[in-house]
Amino acid sequence: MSEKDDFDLRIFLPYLLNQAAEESSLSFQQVYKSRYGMLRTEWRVLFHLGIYGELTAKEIGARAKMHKTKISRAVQKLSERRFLTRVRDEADRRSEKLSLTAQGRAAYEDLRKVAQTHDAALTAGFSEADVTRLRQMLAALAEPAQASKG
Amino acid sequence: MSEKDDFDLRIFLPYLLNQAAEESSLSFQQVYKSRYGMLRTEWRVLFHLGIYGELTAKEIGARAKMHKTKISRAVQKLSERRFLTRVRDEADRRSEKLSLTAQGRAAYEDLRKVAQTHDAALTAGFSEADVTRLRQMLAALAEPAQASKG
DNA sequence: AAGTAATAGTTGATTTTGTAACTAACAAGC
DNA sequence: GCTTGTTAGTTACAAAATCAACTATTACTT
Repeated sequence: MSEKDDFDLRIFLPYLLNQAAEESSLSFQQVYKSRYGMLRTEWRVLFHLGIYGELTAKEIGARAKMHKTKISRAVQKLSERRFLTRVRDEADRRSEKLSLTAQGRAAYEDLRKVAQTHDAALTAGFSEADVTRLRQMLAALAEPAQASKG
Repeated sequence: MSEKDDFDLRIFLPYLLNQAAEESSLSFQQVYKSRYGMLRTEWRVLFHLGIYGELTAKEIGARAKMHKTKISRAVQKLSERRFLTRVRDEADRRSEKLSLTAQGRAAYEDLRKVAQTHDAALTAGFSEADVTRLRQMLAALAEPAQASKG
């Protein structure tokens, strides 16, 4: 019953990825949580607007692969806290053009720096080539029907 | 306001890891959910017992880095569904020794095969060397104070 | 051995997420 | 131009995760 199996959980990619994702997110999470009271969905929306400028909720959803209800709630909170503004899109009055306020941009710039520093710390132990390859592989794995992208 | 930044979200490791983890977990999730009505926490406990044999909740928590309340509830459900048995540990009567029933083992064996197949599909597009290195790096990133493990 | 602290695990309250139904606006077919 | 179907986003309800308090037992201290 308890003899060793030929399968090791620590080698199963989805499991490994989850463990690595959780652990690597911890320190950054503490910053955006304590400093701005944000949730994961919220900093993601903030970053998308910070990086790409004005976007609709739908566009953010497509880029971030986040469900629309998550985005809706994140936008609501960020709006309440004056991190972004919502302007009805006159070309399609169902949607709103979202963009950061000065305050939102300041928060983004701050968190971006933290993210960059954190990313550097995370990859510090690996060679540059390894890190590049790692990011490529992760990007491929993040794609929906990734069958043979290497 | 919308000109390109020098920071690309798709390069930020915690973000990338989360995206890859979510996407790569999807197909496996559908199996353990539809086939056994399990949650992520539940298959993890099942796998730990399947691989390592008899364990206490605490031991599972240490290995899987799962919070004790999650484990407590997962164990409860798996027990109700007759996938595992709980026997008070007479050496330390606060804890219980958990082990799989025949039914639990059958479910584990089944899911293990699915996991292996899925893992093979996920890595099919990469070279063997790349996959080995990927797992090493992920394991390092999953470690708490990973500063220079490469 | 009595008292205090620590530990394994459970339970309940709160927060967050996920699912499904809904509203408002647009698009297409006839 | 009216009906039917789609789409953007919100809301309500259910499921799940998180956090704090709790019970039972063990370990330490004197």
